[in-house]
Amino acid sequence: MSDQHLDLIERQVTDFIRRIILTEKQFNNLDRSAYILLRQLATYGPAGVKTLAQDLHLDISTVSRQASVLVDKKYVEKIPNPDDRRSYYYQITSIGSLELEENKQRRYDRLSGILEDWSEEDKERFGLLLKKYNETVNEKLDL
Amino acid sequence: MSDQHLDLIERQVTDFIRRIILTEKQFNNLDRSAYILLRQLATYGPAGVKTLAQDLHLDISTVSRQASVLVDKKYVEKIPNPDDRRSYYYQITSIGSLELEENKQRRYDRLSGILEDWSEEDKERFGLLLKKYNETVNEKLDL
DNA sequence: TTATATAGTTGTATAATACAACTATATTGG
DNA sequence: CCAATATAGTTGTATTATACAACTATATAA
Repeated sequence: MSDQHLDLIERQVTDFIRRIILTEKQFNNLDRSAYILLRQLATYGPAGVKTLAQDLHLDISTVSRQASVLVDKKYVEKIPNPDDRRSYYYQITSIGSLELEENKQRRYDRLSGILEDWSEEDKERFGLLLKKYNETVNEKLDL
Repeated sequence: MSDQHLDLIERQVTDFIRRIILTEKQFNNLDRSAYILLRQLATYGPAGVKTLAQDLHLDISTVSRQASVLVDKKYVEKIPNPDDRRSYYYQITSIGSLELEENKQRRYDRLSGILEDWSEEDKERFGLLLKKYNETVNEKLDL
């Protein structure tokens, strides 16, 4: 069982996460949670808090608060659902899209600087393995 | 510039981190910060809060609090430095080592379950690329 | 048409963090 | 050699991201 590769991954993952979370505050305008929520709305279109909470693996109350922050900043619009007056959907605004793109670009630039000496092959592999990991986790959990 | 691989990595990294942070609470006894601090002491030996803070990229006050939690739980011992009465060093106890090992094993087991269908080659690559990323970041920041 | 289920919000609590103010001890320069 | 400064650590306060529980308003079902 004592798998050498697991040991390496386990160790590197904690360092990886720690470092990214601590440094990204200095480089990005939008904080992590806002960025992820905005990206979700931009990628998959308008949705209500329940759906968003499910998709983002968060509590509804958490998303509710995060969404109202974005509303206050005019990054998203809160639109009542005409078919169900209990619910709403949040739609990204043009200001929100702009802000998202700026942040995305800043993240790319930073990543690009870090990976500048990597071969294209290693960059591709890294992205694919992260994707594979995420997909594997999703499969295992959605039983 | 618009590098397809960067795009993939950027996207996958946020998902990766989000998912790990949210799920690990359910599986581990020690929380993330305690685990990392304990692992640091186990790996590199006794140290004071200043050194620990530098090595872990945290504020001294943060480490000070985290260390006192570990002291309360008897996982580490706070030993005065005989050569400098301002300072201390924290040393992991046998209870602490045991707790660390149990947690490490639980993390391995979980990771092992997730990666059970991966080839040895992919596991190795993934660990090595994470390591390479971490090393690259360290080089770039320690100018 | 009442009982129950659902979408969302808000109150409260917790964890991890940083910064600033502070205490106690060491080191250094006139 | 002692006054000024630097250093190790702690504690007060604030922020951010999160969850759970209680609640409101609306919809659906028995």
